[in-house]
Amino acid sequence: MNSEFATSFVLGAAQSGLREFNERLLLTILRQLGPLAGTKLAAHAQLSAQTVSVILRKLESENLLIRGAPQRGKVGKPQIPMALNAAGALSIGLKVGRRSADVALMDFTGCVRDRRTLHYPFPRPDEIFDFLETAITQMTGHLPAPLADRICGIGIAIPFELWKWTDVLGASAQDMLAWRDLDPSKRVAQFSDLPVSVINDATAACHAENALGNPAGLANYAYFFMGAFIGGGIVLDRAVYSGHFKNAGALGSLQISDTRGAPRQLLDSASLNVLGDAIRKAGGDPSDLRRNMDDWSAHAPLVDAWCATAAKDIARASLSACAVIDFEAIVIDGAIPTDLRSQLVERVGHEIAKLDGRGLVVPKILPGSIGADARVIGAAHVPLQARYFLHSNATLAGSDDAQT
Amino acid sequence: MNSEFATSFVLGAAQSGLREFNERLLLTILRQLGPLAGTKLAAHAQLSAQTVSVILRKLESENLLIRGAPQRGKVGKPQIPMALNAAGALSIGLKVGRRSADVALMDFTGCVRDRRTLHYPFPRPDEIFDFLETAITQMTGHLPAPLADRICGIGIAIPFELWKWTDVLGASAQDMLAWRDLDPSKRVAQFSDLPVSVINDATAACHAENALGNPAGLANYAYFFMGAFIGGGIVLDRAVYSGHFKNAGALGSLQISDTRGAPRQLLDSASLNVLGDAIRKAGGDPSDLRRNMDDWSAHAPLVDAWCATAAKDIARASLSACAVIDFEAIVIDGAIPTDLRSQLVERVGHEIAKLDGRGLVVPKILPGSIGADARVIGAAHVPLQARYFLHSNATLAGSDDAQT
DNA sequence: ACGTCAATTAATCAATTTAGTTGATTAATG
DNA sequence: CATTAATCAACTAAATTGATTAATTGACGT
Repeated sequence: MNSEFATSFVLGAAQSGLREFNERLLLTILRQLGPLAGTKLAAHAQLSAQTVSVILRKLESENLLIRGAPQRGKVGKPQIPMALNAAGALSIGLKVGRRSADVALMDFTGCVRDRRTLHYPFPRPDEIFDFLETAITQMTGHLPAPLADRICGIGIAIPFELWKWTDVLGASAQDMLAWRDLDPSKRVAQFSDLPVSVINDATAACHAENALGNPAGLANYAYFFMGAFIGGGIVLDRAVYSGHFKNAGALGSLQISDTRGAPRQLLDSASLNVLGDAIRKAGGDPSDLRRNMDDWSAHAPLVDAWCATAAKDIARASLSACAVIDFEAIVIDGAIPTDLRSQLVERVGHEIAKLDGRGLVVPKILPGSIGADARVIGAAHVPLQARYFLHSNATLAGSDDAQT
Repeated sequence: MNSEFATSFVLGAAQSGLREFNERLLLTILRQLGPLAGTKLAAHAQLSAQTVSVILRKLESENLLIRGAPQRGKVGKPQIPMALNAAGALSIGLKVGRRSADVALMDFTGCVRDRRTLHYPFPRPDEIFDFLETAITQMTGHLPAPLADRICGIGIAIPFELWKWTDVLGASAQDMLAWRDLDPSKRVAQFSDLPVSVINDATAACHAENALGNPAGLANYAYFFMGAFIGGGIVLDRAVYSGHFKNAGALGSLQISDTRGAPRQLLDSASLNVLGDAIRKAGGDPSDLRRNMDDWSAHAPLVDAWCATAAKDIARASLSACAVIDFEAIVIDGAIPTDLRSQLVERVGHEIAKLDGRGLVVPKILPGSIGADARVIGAAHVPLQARYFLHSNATLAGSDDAQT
């Protein structure tokens, strides 16, 4: 009973927690708004200038922040903007896909410093974790010593229940069951002491969008990522919401209907996998899609037809999502060419306008800003987020937003 | 820019806010777990016994808590359980329905002390607010003076965009437009200085379930309330989530399909309104449903047929909801007889098991525990919640649940 | 059977620590 | 010299820890 509260209410708003909370708050504001002087930070955080000054000196001494050039030009003492120090911390991300795996090394500002890719016909745990091990060794080997000690964790993005999709992958059920019995954290512990975060692949992409993209500054949105299967993530109050079972934002499983009214899941009609099948059926090679991420015009008519039905179904799914949570916007990204992404966004916008929006606030439809690599990038960012930034932006008491 | 953060990040985790937060925390734990001694509270809240003691004495001096009888029987000094003091605070709730309005006076423990009902063919603002005014005067008139000063607000539960449903109500569009141009807070200010909270009616019912019901102790669930139109609410991390536009949980607008595959909203098939139409078409009187809330067996075959299709559609809608947020459970309540509610719950459970749950954690289906009056009760509870209890249960830094 | 005392647990007192705020001071600029 | 930023110094809010007091039960001795 006690521990039930320890994970739900959790709070003992103790004092040490207060300082850490405020440190994370300042780092989070800096990540979102860019370099900012103490005075401005104090205003945003609603803290006194003195408190901010003390925290800033501490974070600077920990090498998490660096001071920028004094801003001359205005009357008065020049501001000294403080910025996240790229070398303040590093992290590793691994994306496990159905045809390839990616590893990335990320710095504290969210830039990818180094990366490796492994291709395969279907994913096998040993091959992938050996690849991860050697990639980490190579990527961190030639780092200066102080940097190498600042790696704060490994984020792993992997499809939910990967072993259930044997038919699609053309792998044997036997091979895939290895994934079900695998605990990635334990497997990584065989060669690294770094803390491991395992996360759904589309949710990882959503993390990337939310922490490093989101140019519109949205606070609440649903995020679709178009991969071999379409998936998603949820952002509530500026934080990615992972859910009670860590399976929130399973948008590919939203119920839609086929033309005969039979129930169907979104991923059965709006996944890249479906486009691949169409190309194969027409005698083409679906692996073209992976090889050439810039231009799919070789398969133009099929891509176009797929885009039309996908847009229609994503629009219906989006409206359903907005009935559950009144999202400001729907953000769509994926492992697809940017012009196709634009086209998909536009078409979803048209389709959603045709639907019955009674009782709903119809959301804006916007493109993602990260692109095809969002999943690795998000995976790499998760350990940084967990260690240095705010998890949730729920308001504390004492604020003026009494729940009316 | 500043104010953007002031409502989203809000935090300046300042010190005075810290104390208020911990006070609300203890009150919230007491509401959920019942009377508890200081030591136990300290363990649940993860605060020191001394801190809890100080806060408890303060809340006691404010008459929000009363000490129970010392618990003898165990070795050691007997515990003194502290309980919410029913007379610590009062609040008023108003539910505006399509055929009737209810007003309730609630005490600090959530008990309804007094109530009034007004019936009408269709709702008119002046009639309803006059009714509210006289009801408040009557109900508070014979209260002892100290109690009368402890009323902390008025909660108003009202359907979303009521004025758009003229056809269903048989009211003129003219009459209903009065609702669009009305600001309930300003209207109430004409006769009362109490703070006013306006909230969607089904969301109000969800508040009641979450604060005063929820015997299973669920932390995350979607809530359906079966009224003239079916509506809903969302509970995340033990708090009702109202959403960016205060329209989260608009579950009646979830997309389903009719038998021909054409898109439809859940409220078009699973509302009481639909059952009423069927009864009228068969020559019966739909107002029987409102008059006799215990037994609808007079219309048995129609009720049964309606329940079957409603169950099927609610099941589909529930699964869609779980694709957005991985709810532990779906809770169903409504202005219907309890045996029909049980039957509906059971049928939804059967239907959802037949559906395609790939990629989802299929939720439990459970009945609500408040019943037909959940909307007024929730409306009355909202001001108490806003003033004395925790709004959100997001964890603070310093806890051990780092987001992995 | 009954009184006494030790063990136990709860609540509070007193002292300390953490971390915030306010107001004064210093620094750098147009 | 007015202005603005950053920091120093003093103060305050609110938590923590360790000691103390209070109210029991249960064991032991007479």
